[in-house]
Amino acid sequence: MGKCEQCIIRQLNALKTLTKEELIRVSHCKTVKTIKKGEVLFNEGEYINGIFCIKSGICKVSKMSENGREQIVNLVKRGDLLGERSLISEEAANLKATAVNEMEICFIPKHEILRDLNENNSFSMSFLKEMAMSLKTNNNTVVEMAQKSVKQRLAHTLLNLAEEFGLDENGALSIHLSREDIANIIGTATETTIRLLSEFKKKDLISLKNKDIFIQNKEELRQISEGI
Amino acid sequence: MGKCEQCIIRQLNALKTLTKEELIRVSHCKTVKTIKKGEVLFNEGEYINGIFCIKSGICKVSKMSENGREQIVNLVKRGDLLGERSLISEEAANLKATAVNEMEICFIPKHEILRDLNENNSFSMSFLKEMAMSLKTNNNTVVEMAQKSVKQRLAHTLLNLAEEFGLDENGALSIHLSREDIANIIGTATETTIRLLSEFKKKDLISLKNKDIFIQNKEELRQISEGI
DNA sequence: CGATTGCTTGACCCCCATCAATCCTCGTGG
DNA sequence: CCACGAGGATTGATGGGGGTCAAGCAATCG
Repeated sequence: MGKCEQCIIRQLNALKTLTKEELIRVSHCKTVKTIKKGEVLFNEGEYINGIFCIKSGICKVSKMSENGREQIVNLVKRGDLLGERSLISEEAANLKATAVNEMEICFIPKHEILRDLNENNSFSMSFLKEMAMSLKTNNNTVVEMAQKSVKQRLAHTLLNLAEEFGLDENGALSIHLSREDIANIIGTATETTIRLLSEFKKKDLISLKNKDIFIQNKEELRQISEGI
Repeated sequence: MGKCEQCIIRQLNALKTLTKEELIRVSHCKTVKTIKKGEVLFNEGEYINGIFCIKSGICKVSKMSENGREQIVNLVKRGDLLGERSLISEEAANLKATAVNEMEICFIPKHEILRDLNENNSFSMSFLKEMAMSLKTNNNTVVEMAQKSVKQRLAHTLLNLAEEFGLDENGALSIHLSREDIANIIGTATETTIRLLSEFKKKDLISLKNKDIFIQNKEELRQISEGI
């Protein structure tokens, strides 16, 4: 079992502010898990009783709308924490987390995190900063959803995926999502997403080769996303 | 100048966890302001350098989309804090705050809050909980915006306004918003909002008498908002 | 009492949800 | 090794929701 004190991942999130002793305690009570693609980490309404620290892989965080459609509200990757919100509120999870590809995660039980939050002030400040950041992104997403057309949102999403998850050696988006997942990020029907993707392709803004998406004209996509 | 130690408002938010000495310090550095209807507390991009504690009145928190339309992301009322997010991130404000009616507010400078956050752990925990709560509401708003029709959102908004701000002595919504403001909450055109309001009126779900809105059939509005 | 601002209604049309059919791709078992 | 089935991707047709422009009306204010 790996030692948290020596783990590089913790440098990427609020856990970096834990002291050596705290990290050793975390090491002793954490559990490491491998999650297969498509597996559910937790569901809406479940009590998670801890937080997840993502070592590798990507996971989609979503919520079922009353209309019966899934809305993806976040994509979580290496270095991110997951489940912080529910832990702080001491409530059941409001969201569902599903692995997009194979993941390696550490699970840290609630009592340990709460203890550290109470004792270590730079840890709780660090936590606060992360939540403040999410809050900002979320506010911006609300505006995006409420005010922009589906086409604008798709353009924005493609640029975002490229920026957040990078490109592979061939220049394709390295994150691999189904059309349905993309549609569920944007908040539209799968067919509409497909139609718009092929429209973008026709205009040489992107190209599509066996399941890979290549961004060809970043600048014009940006303009579309901003409604210019 | 009022003393924070004796102020009832602080019981309504995270400030309730401050110690007596901390409150006295806050008292000495805070400023009280009266804000007239329509006045702007702060604008996108401004540095606020502190937080606002709302003593009375209501304020809309909004953001301009690139399309040039205003989206209201929150309504803040008596007892709420405002500006926490920017304070924590130490960034310029991402949002704009405008008084919906006459307001009385206290402004507490950043240095005092940061000091208390660093020294008083139950204060920072309390702060964390409030942010976690906002994060949850915000996630739900994203889903609402992305997945529900304008009609559903209007029904939901009307019920929400009734619940959050209550009814006046006659049973009308006590919060008073222009059609445009309602449209900017829902994320639609003013005309569409008006048309839907009159549709609701025809079906006796609401009634409209000189600028007042009365909810007549809560149950059916709820069903509409959930898409039943 | 004009004038500015907000409210309301009409007409038009495009965006996008929905249903349906076909095609493609890939893993599985015979 | 191939046939087959299942799930994802794609394209077509269709209709309604809602954005937009325009004009008229009500209300509020200096």
